[in-house]
Amino acid sequence: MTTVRTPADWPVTEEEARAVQDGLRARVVLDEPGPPPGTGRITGVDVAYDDERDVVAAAAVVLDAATLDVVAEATAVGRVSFPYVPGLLAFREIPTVLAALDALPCPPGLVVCDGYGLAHPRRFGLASHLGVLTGLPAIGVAKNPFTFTHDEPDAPRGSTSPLLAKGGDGREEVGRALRTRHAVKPVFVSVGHRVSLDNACAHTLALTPAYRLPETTRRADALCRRALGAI
DNA sequence: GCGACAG
DNA sequence: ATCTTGTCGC
Repeated sequence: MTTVRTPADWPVTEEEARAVQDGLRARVVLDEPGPPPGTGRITGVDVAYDDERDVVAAAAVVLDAATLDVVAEATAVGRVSFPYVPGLLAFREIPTVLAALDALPCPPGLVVCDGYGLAHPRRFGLASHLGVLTGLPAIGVAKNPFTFTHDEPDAPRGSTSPLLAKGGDGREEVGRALRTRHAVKPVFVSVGHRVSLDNACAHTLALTPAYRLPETTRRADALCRRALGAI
């Protein structure tokens, strides 16, 4: 398990953080379909916190996309680099997540984040940010609708309904509410970087053969908690 | 101005 | 995210 320091040039204020997002947003690539679902490797990343001790632990778990078997995993720990502010989650998680990805013995392939990508106040959520910094295809699968609205998808697994930005003049689809288990609360999928929304949803379905959340995030969640507890 | 708000 | 017991159901 590697230890990381927060970058010296990391934003300190919310204003600085928002400026970073505005500066990087243009680098997001949205015209690539991304790797075909069920092929190659998919890596889940997640983070656990201990604000008391100012410690954060991140995990990256690589799965074989076809079998969902664990191929590799790595963890990293560091200091909390930013407070939790809705819309600025990436600044809290990215330094440690990058370290965990760097510690992997093999290429990550597609990265699945616990949060949003394009579905973000400034269209640059965690999955897009991580994708731009690494160059890797990335998607976001969140457990809550954040500030977006959506109709309830039909009960069958695989049903979807558009995730829409509020207020906005036109119905801008920033992601999709996707039912991964029959009649169970949907997950919220959005594009991060170099992956189409259709493909992001297909990947998410391929990663949820048994539970609501993708195997990638379930595995990464369990690992970063274990890493945090081991400190 | 007030409330809502990924993790 | 995190604090936390039992409990209902496949």
